This record gives sequence, structure tokens and C-alpha cells, in this order.
Amino acid sequence: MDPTTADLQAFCNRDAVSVARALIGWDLKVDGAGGVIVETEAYTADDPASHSFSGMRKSNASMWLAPGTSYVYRIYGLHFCLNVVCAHAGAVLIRALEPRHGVECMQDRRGNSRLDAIASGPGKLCQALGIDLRLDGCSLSEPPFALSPQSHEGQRVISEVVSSPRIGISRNMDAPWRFSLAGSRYLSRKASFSAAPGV
DNA sequence: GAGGCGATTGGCT
DNA sequence: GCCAATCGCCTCG
Repeated sequence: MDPTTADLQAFCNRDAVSVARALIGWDLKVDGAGGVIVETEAYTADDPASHSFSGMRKSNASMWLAPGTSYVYRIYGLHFCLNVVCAHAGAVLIRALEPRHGVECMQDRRGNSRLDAIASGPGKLCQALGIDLRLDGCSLSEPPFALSPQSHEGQRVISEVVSSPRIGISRNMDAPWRFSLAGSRYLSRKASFSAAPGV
């Protein structure tokens, strides 16, 4: 069962670090294509690496919308990244998915890339799911988005969520706010260490 | 108004 | 491992 908008808003209305850890194992779809979230990163408003750190701009205004809203931005002029808005202008970057739904469609968009490379990185993930700036500032609990905890499916052992430093940033580089599903083949990179404070 | 750079990716050495 | 692609926005003058 998919959470209502109110449910999702309540779930996301916490600090981004908690939400980033909790989203591992959730199912994300855009127009029916998607899969299980296996890698996230947290960005809080008092974090120098966060886009919200230096205040609201036209391009990051979605970070101040309701928790559970999408924040999509363009990076390096050519790729897009998808975030989930959390409390207090925090956000969770969705970095990698394990493909489950609409795999052929995602492969088409990605140029028939290998299964474990369809969405193994924030830019690849957006390309595979057809996400661009038109989907900035939308509710993640309403079409075309669908975001829900993976119900049953039997075996999804919440085996191990591990944390490590975030990737690609130049400020606050030590904060271990990248979360990933231990041992997944679908990550953008292997976790560099397995310590997961608070997990 | 010019210059620099980024929460990335893919191709080449 | 190194580097180009590509562009909106920030910083400085």
C-alpha cells in the first residue's frame, strides 16, 4: 500500500540524516519505472555542502517546500539529480536504485546499459526514470511519482545499512551521511567502510 | 560582464 | 586515473 501524501509528509518531516537512512529499501517509481532505493545521501540546511546552506535561490526553492516533495536540479550542465525534501530545508539525494519495474523502458533510456549500471548513480537514475526539471517541486506521493516502503516481498532483509562519507563534495567531507545497502551490486560505488554510527 | 565551478558520467590512456 | 562535455548561478570587479 502506498502512503498517502500526509503519511509521506510525516515520514519526511525529520532531519535529513534520519530520512536518508530510513529510505534505504523503499520502492521508487516514476510512471511505473523504478526499483528499490539502495543508496542515499543526507544534506541539512546547516551543512556547508547543502544547496540550502546559503539561502533560497530560484534554483533551490523546492528545498523549502513541504517534506516529501521532490527537489530536482541540473548538475555539470548536463545531468539531473533527484532529492526528497525533509524538515527544515534538508534533503536526501537518491543516488542508486536496484531496477525492478519497467526495466526495458529504463534500459532504452540508458542505451541498453547493464542491469547493475542502469541507475547506479544520481545522474544515471534520473536518466533511467525520465526525471528532469519538469519534475522539480512535485509531491513524491502523487503521479508520476510513487514512493512506498517495500511491502512484504518476503525476503528483503533490512540486512545492513552502512554509512560512509558523501561522494563528490568539497565541503564538510567527513560527515558520514551516505547510506547504502551493504553488499548491493547496484551502488554507484562500494561503501568505503562499514561503520554505521546510529544504525 | 567575465570567470569559475559543481551532490556526474563515459570514454580514453 | 585523467579529462572533456556543458550550463545555470555565484562571485568579483
